[in-house]
Amino acid sequence: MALRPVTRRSVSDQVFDQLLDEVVDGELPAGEPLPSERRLAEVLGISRPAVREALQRIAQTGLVEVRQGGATLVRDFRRAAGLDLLPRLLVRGGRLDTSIGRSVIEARAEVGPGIAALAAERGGPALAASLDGVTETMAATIDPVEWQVLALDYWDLLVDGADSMVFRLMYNSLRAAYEPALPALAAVLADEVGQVEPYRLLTAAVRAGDAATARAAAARVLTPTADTLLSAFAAMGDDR
Amino acid sequence: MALRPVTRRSVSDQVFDQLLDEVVDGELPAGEPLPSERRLAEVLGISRPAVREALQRIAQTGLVEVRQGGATLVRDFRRAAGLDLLPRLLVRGGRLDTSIGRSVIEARAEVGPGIAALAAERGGPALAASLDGVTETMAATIDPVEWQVLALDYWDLLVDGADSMVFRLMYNSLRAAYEPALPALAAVLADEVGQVEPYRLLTAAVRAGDAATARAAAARVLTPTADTLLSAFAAMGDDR
DNA sequence: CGTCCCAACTGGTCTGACCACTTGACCACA
DNA sequence: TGTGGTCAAGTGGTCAGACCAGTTGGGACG
Repeated sequence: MALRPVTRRSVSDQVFDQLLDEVVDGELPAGEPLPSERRLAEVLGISRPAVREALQRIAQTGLVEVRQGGATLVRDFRRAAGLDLLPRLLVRGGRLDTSIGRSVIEARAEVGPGIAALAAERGGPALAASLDGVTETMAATIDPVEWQVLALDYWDLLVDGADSMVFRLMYNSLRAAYEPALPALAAVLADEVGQVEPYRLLTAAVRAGDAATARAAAARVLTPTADTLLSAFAAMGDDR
Repeated sequence: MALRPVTRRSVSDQVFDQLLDEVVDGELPAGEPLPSERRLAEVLGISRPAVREALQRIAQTGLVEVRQGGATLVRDFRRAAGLDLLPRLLVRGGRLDTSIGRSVIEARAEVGPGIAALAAERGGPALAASLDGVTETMAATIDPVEWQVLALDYWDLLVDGADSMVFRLMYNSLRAAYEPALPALAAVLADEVGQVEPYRLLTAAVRAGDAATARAAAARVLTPTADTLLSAFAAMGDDR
């Protein structure tokens, strides 16, 4: 029998999730005041410190604004939230939001080549050698999930090579959104497993320090996945 | 006389900032355990709930990992943190980190044209009309700071037009990093005030729905600023 | 030598109290 | 009429001390 690790979620975790969902779903409209901490504690049947911890975390993400003496106000997350919110938006209530998914793919297609270009300028042969290592492993992989993990590792190295903190943090945020859905996505992308040639071309461009070629090669690495996923999203959207 | 609003920072705010700085500065190396909550409370002379609120917020940003029963561990923020951390990294201890600043400029140059292209595809004449409004105001502006604010407003509209949640959140994060430094940057960029023509060309491309032209026009809007800032950063770096 | 168990940590939660601040209503005074 | 002062009620901020729940490591026991 397939046992899975039990997940014990703390009280404040659960409150955090509930509040976040309500804000994101618009059940708590922007500008609206939240119930007071005491009231929330009473309604939820928990203590005030637990409520406060959840609220502080919500405030940390920019979804609410708490002011001493006044009420805690809901903010418009579209304007106030940062990229860290992405994982929560991408999969909501166990379902993948295809319009968010589409924008992830678009952003990936836009940002990826730029990262590759910077990596080609700055990474040099040392980076290319590391990339070779991952590529070789990919060539020997037939499991779709493992393939996706290796692809992420490849990009991880590339991002390191780009030597840009902003792209590194962007990558972290995108990866955090991507990973929970990885098993599901891997199934859709099973046909790509074994297509190492685009990666090899990209690595070659990095080794040569040729930014323009790397940019084009990165686009060729990303395009098949993007096309597959976009059409899959479109099919899912039609279901409704 | 120029009065400014007094800033009262809560105890947990201060603890949050202290811990965050220590992690980012590497004084608390990744993998290292944090002192226990009780110990922190004792050392800092505050109560445990205050410490906990700060720790929960730190954990929310991915900088530490807290486990019941075990110690709270510091994580490598380069791998665990998301783009929301950027403002904290860009200006640290009141000083602007030029290497982070450089990567912000690079990312902007990379992402901006992509946003413009999407906006051209999806925004249409309605978006162009809004953009015109901002551009007209810019043409009548001579104050450098106000100019920068309007430039941000222009991009804000463009991001809306791109109709992409990922780019929206990226923009929010970048803007959050950008805005605190805006007055200082505005002084460096004073020469650009009044250069509305690139914006007009970009708006025209959006109105025409011409993605390729919009992409190029966006690059032309961004390049002068990027060059100016990068050389300013280089000069600052030389000071050391 | 391996196994088990327990004590001493850790974080998680609760209670109830008090402080600091904001808000709005009310009132006195110009 | 409006200006400022006062006050009570409600909000978030902080504290203390206690107990629950999970982890860890070492020592007793087989």
